[in-house]
Amino acid sequence: MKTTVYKNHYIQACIDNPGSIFKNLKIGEQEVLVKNHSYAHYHKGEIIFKEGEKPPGLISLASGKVKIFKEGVGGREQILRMVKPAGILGFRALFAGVAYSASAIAIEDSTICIIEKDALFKLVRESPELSLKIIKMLSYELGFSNNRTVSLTQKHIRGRLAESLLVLKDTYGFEKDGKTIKAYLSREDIANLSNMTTSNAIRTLSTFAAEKVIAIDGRKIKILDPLKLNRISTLG
Amino acid sequence: MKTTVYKNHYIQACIDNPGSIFKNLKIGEQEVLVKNHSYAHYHKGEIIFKEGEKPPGLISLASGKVKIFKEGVGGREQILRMVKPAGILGFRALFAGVAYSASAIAIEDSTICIIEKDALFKLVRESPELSLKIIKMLSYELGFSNNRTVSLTQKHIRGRLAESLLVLKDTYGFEKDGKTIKAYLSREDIANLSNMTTSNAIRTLSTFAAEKVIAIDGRKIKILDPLKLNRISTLG
DNA sequence: CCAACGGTGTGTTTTATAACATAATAAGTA
DNA sequence: TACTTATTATGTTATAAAACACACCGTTGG
Repeated sequence: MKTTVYKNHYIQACIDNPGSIFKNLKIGEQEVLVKNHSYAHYHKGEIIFKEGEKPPGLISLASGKVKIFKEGVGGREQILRMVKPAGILGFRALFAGVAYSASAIAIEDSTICIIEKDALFKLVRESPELSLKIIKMLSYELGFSNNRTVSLTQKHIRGRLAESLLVLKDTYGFEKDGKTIKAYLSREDIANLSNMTTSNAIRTLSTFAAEKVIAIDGRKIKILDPLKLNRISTLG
Repeated sequence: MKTTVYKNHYIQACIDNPGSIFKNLKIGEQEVLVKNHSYAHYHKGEIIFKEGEKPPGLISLASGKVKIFKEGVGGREQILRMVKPAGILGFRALFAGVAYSASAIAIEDSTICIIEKDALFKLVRESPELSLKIIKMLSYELGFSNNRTVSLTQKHIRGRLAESLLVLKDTYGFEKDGKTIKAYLSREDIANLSNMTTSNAIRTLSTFAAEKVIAIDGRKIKILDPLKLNRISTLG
C-alpha cells in the first residue's frame, strides 16, 4: 500500500501533536513554520547531527525515535535522553548560540523537520506564549537532567536499569497489550542509557526476568510487575 | 565601620551586575523589579529553600555563595551547582510551575532578593529580550547539567575532583594572587560536588598536593599547575 | 555452503571506590 | 579553662561493577 504524503504533512504532524510546543500557535504563526521548514528522512542507525556541528535550525521529530548522547571517557556513550515524535532536538545548542554538545542518532527510521533559525527566533520574539512554552520545556529538561545525574551516580545497577526501563515506558508508552514497552533498543543502548556495561545490562535484565518483574522476548520487554519495578528504581 | 545600606541596595546590585539576566532591562522594567521584590539574609549553613516547597518567586543572590543540591539514595547529597552573586536560584521550579526538586543552602553569609512571581511573569510576557535571556540561561544550565552527568558517571575519582576544582574556579574565580580559589568549601561539600566520599576527597586532595598540582592550607586551595589539573580532569 | 560478523548470554577475575575504623586536629561552647 | 563536637586525615577491609574471556546464536554475503 502506498501512502500519499503531501508537501506539508510532516511539519503539520509536528505542529498538531498534543505534545508539541507549537500546538495552539495562531494560524499566522503556524504559517511561518510551514513556510520556513525543510524535512529529511533517516534510516535506523543514521546520524542526525554530531557533537561539534552548528545547528542550522530547530529540529522537530515528525516520526520515528531518536537517541541523544554524549561521548565520554574513552568514547563511552552516555544516552542523555530519548526523543519521541513531536519532540524537539538540538534546541539547547540553538538557543545558547553554540555548537551541539551531544549527538543524535535515529534508532528507528525517522523523519525530521528543520525550522529555519531566523524565522524561529523572530517567532519567539513576537510570541510570549511560545517563549513561555520554550522556557517551560527547558525547565522540564533541566529537571530531568538533574534527576538523572543523581540517579546515575548514586543508584546501583538494578536501580539504574529499572529507572531506565521506566523512562522508556514514560517516553514511548506501551503497546496495545498495556505491558510491552513501545521501544525496541539493543542491549547496548539500554546499557548506555543506564550507565553500565552491556554485559551487566544483559545480566540484570535476565535477573529481572527470572524475578518475574519483566518478561523478555528478544528486544521486546514486557513490564509484568510495575510496582516492583518502581520499588527497585526508587530504592536504588 | 558601619556601612549604610539603602532600601534598594540589594536588588540594585542584582540588576546591575554584568552577569545578571536583568542587566540592560529598560528603566521602567527595572522599576517593576524594584517595586515587587523583598529580600532576606541567611547565615552560613542556613537553608534558603528545600526540595518539595513551592517557589514564591524568582530568587536572585545579592551577595554570598549558595549550593544547590539533591538528596539521593540514603540521603546522600549531590551538589548540582554553585551560585555566585547575581546568579538566580529556584528558577527551574518557578518556570516549570512545580515544587523545588532540589534544596539551597548558603555556604557563606548571603543575601537574596525575591522577585514576586506574577510581576516577573508579566515582565517576561512583555519583554522578548528578557525571555530570550532566560531561554539562553536555561540552555546554558542544561548543557552544564548534561556535561556533569557524563563526567560524574564516567570519570574516575581524580578526574571528578579535578573537574570540580575547575568548576569552583570558573564560578568564583581567584583571589588577588591569581591562584587561590575564591571559595572555601568543607571537604564534605567538595566530596558532594564530586560524587565521592569525604575520605576520598580528602585523600585525593592530599595526593594532588603531593604532586604539586595544588597547594592546600586548610580550606584554602591554590591551583599551582592549571594545565596538569586540566589534563587530569579531561583524561578522567 | 561455510565464513564472518554483530548481537546476545554467562562465568571468572580484577579493580576502583565505598565502607569502616580510628586518630589527630580545630573550633565552638559551657 | 576544659569539654564537647565537627572537621580533617589516613590506614584497612569489603564489595559493586568493570574488564575479560568465551560460547552461542541468527544474519548476511561471498
